[in-house]
Amino acid sequence: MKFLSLHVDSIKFKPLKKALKKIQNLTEKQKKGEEAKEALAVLTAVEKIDKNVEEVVREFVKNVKEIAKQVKAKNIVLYPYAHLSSNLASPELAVEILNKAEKELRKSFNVVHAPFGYYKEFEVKVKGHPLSELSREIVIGGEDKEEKYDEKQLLREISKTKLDTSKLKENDHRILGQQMDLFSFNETAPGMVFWHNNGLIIRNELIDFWREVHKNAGYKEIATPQILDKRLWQISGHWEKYRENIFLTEYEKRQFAVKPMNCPGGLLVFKNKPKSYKDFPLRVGELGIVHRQELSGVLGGLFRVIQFMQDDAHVFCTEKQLEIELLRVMDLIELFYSKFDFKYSVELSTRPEKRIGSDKMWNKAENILKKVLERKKLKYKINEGEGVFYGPKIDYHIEDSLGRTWQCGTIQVDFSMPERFELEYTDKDNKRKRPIMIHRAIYGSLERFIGILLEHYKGRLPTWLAPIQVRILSFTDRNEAHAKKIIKELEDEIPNLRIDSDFRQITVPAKVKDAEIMRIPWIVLVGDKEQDKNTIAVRHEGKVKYGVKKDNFIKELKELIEERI
RNA sequence: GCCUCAGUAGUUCAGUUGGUAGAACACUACAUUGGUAAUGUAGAGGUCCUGAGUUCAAUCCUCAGCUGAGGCUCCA
Repeated sequence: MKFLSLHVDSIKFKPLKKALKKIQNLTEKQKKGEEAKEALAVLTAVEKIDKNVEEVVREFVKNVKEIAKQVKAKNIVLYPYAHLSSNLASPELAVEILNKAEKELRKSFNVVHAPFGYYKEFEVKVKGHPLSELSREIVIGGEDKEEKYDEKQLLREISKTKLDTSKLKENDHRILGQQMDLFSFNETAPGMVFWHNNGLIIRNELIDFWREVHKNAGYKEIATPQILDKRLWQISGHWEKYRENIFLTEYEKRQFAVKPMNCPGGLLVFKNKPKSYKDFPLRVGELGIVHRQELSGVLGGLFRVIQFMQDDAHVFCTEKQLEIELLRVMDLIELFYSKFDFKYSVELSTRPEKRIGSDKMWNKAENILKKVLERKKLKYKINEGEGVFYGPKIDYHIEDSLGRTWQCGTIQVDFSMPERFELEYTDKDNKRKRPIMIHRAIYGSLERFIGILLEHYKGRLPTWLAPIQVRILSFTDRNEAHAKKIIKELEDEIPNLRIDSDFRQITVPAKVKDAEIMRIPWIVLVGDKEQDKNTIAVRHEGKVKYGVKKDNFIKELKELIEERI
């Protein structure tokens, strides 16, 4: 529940029109409107989370009494004011809470209760003293009395997510994800991915590749906690500018935020030890899982989720090093995107309304980003006002199967976080100086990137990324033993090869069909002819080659798997 | 969150002008030993998303909610 209390000389209101259908009609007296003088006007908004009616009423009454006592008010005006919240409770709940609070407050005050569910005009004259205007929020945690489900009912409600495929293309990643058994979603965790074994293999391969490239590019890697004390987010400015996206939790009466970004954790690692100019540029990566509360209507497959893994990294450097470091990050992004033949567009997002830091800082940061874009000779679009609250950014956008573009890579210049966290290093002249920070991500989110990847390749991933790289089919039961021998040989020759088999007693075309739906890049058939000649039949990208020598196949496969590096 | 649409078997879908449901594929069993996107027969599978209301009766009608899809807005 949120409320705003105003200590007023007078308040006057009049209901004009019903705002809600199912609301009681007014009495003649109420229709005329009312006026109160020397009162504490309490503008209220009951929210969805206020399900624990008694607790909410008790807290609210306690707060109002406390304020009234401080300002010595004897009259109270309860004034429903929905605009305080974007997450309102049902009218029934709101009316219940307000009526109960009114009853309670009547014991010690004169109470005027403005009608609920009407558009009202009102006039106030507020006293100017320090306590005359206060806003408060009441959050009741703990058990939810209404949510007393028996287990059977709960089980009934948990259905898995049914996809409406009417508008989707054949190569939509959500359809591919089902066919290739990569991931799923469930109502119990909207916007959060259940990774199946096959999907996790892709994610892990991308992570391995990322680690290798970053190690070579001079990056360190860290991991920071999932939940951190609310006060940290107040320092970083997230509490002020990003609060509606943050999940909250608590531990022994302390409020914690589930991290929506990795940077504050990274800053704490930086501060853990004194830094010298010799440590710079300091490049620190973190494959961090973040949670963000997003408007439910924007969620969609892997492209927009609530929980995701960012391939985050922060580069701490001096002002002199900034330009070259930005260029190096851009090189790295190009390396990754060309690896997957991605076409991308680049956009520059400038200062938003909700921001921290001075205009001087923003000018500096925006100018340097423009400069590197021009040095790289990249064509770019400018998005005015779309930067992050702590700095401007360069975004890399990639297209999906429906022609929509999604932001993946991002580079952000930040002068403000180092300031807020008082980051320092000792320079050559033995003076303490403030570093500059670059935030950057290349995949952006592993989830989104995998979605794009699947659509880009229509499920036919390069061999090194494919969850199942080779499937061996037997022609008849006669060939099963020989096929098993071949599997063993391949596994011995190629370590970590992802190979499986299909020895079912069904026709070859049926087995081929199943393997093709799984988008397995290499389908190998072993029949009587192959067994006699000690060869194999290989199907790749829909084309079949008969009489292939095993050694040649192994050689080709090895090369494709090594493509990763 | 807002607007529009959707939710029936593991999957893709049909169906009931209100009388608790069907196919194909997948699964299991049996037969079959096959040459590169679907071998045959049989069996098993469902609180028709959840809750409330209307009704003698609701999967179907009404209302509320949950989830998904497209768009808006917001973002990686």
